[in-house]
Formats: sequence, C-alpha cells, structure tokens
Amino acid sequence: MRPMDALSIGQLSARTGIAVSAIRYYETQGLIHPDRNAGGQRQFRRADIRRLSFVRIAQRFGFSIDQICEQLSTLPNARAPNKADWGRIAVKFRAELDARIETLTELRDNLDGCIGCGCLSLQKCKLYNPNDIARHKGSGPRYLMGDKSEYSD
Amino acid sequence: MRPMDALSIGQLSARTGIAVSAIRYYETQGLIHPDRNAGGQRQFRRADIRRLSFVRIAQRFGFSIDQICEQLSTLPNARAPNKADWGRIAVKFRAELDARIETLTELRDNLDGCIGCGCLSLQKCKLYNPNDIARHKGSGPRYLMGDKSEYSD
DNA sequence: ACTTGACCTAAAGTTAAGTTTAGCAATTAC
DNA sequence: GTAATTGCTAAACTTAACTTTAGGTCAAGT
Repeated sequence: MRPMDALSIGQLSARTGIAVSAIRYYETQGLIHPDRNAGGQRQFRRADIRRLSFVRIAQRFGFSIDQICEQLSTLPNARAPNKADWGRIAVKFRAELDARIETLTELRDNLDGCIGCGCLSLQKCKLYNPNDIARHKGSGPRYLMGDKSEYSD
Repeated sequence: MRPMDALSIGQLSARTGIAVSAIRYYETQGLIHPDRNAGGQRQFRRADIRRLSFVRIAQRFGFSIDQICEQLSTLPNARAPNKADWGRIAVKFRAELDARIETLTELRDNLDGCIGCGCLSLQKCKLYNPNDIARHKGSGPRYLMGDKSEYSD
C-alpha cells in the first residue's frame, strides 16, 4: 500500500548508506519531515535522498546538525526543492567554507613563525587569538597566553 | 615550601588561561606529568606552560587530545624541551595542516560543480568519497550515494 | 493464516573533552 | 593559631551525534 515514489526508512537507508537509527535521529533533530502511513510507519519522498546527502556532505565540512538544520530550513516545504533552491544554499555554504579555509591557512602561516621558530611565546604571537575554528560552546573563555621570558620555560 | 621555578595548579591556570579542572583532566590523559610536593599537591614546571599552550593551539587546529598526546610524547622527559625539540613537532604538525587545508580546498572546488549546479548526484560526484575530515570513529561505514536519476528527486 | 522480516517508541549507553559537586586535606594570610 | 584559600580525589553531569536494547506492531511472502 505504499504510494509509488514513497520510500520506507529501510529503502532510504539503503539508498543513502545512512543507518536507520541515524535517519530516525535526524527526524528528531528536524532535518527531515517524513509523512506516516496508516500503520504509523515513515514515508519518505525521493527528495529526501538529496536532503540526506546534503546533510552528510555538510557534516564532512565540519558543520553541526544545528547549522545544517538552519540551512535546510530555507528550502521550500510545499514543493520539492529545485536547482535554484539548492543553489541558494550552496552560495552560503561556499562562503562559510572559504572563511574556514582562510582561517586555517592563516593559522598555518603563523605557525611557521611561532612554533616553527621554537619560541611559542604566545603573548606576542598571532596564534594566541582564539578566532573560533568551530569551537563548541560551554567551555568558558579559552584564551591563551604564553610566558613572559623568551625561552626560559 | 615551593621550590623556586615550580608552579601550583592555580598559578599555571592563571598563566595559561586554562581552567584548573581542565589541567587536572589533561593530566589524566597523559598530556602533562607534574610532580607532587610533600602534601600531595601538583608541582608544575615552567616548561608546562609551553606544553599547555601547544595543546590549546593544536586543539584549535582540530587535533584530538589523543593525537596531541602522541606528538607530545616525542618530547624529552629528562630535560626541558628546547627549540629543536619543538621544531621537530612543528614539522609534523605543519604537514598535517597542509593536508587538511588541501582536502578542504578540494572539497570546496568540487562543491561548485556538484551542489553548486544543483545536481547533487553523488554517485558521479567526487564529493561522495568520505576522505575523513577528522571524523570520529564508532560510527560504522559512512559512505554516500545519491540517486540514479538526474533530477527527479 | 501464519511466520518472518521490517518498523515503531522510549530509554539507556557511547565517546570526547571537560565541568560540577561533595567531602576532605594542605597552605597561606592575618 | 585560626580562618580563608587553594588543592585533592572520586564520581556524577554536560553536549553532540548517534547506536543499542527492550518490548511491541505492521507488512509481506507462502
């Protein structure tokens, strides 16, 4: 009695390679909103394959579920998202990525002059600045200071 | 009765900006190995300031405590690490970083041709390959596949 | 009709990296 | 010398992103 074009959770799992338990979890987090059939089982739509693929890719890039959820919430609910819808998301996505890459590169370059030289005197080093490379919250102020002396410690 | 040049945990915390509880935790993880005084209180050495600074910087770069521990284990225990010791670590460190930046950049470039075009057909897309951007374990095989059709989902 | 396999929910467990709490002991300050 | 501070340990709690378990229900094949 499954409408054509609908997928069970097992089928979706097989198509995406994402565990059934993870898919259920994603629903609790609001990443997907499957319908239910008469018996209460989840009915996914083909568009959900794309949605889940996006989730996994975004995770690889280091985004949290909350952040991904925010992005996905800009997709239309009524109709299946089209090329333009996904394109809009990709723009924001790319900007975030660019920023991350830049931060990382900057840090790496500083590294050469800081740890690289063996000084690690973080007071005068640019590395001391905790510019949040996706740090999780709940951890108070994480500032860094080195020692005053040049190499006595 | 504290030997000159020794630091209490509170002093180390003040110098590094790292919470006392975190410093104790780091000891349980083997990142630092303080001595104890007659009363059983921890006695740190000035070199530990540098050690902890390194830990925090490495964390900003996305390394786990275990990975950092591995790096630090190459430092000498007997004498205080010198410039050459830290320099050796910095070399490995930089290599890791370069690799990370490259992966990220590659992914970003693929993004333009994949999500950017709206297709997200991960089967033919290079983005599907989970080249581990520092994924944590304990999560089974995380592979990605998209749909067969071009844009029906 | 009946059995097997896929699904369901709720709750508990897992890992990383710490923080918080509780109940004491050692130091430091006055 | 005594009070206030700082430190100690052990154990429980926290968040993210899931997985595992327990105990039932639904659907599909024969």
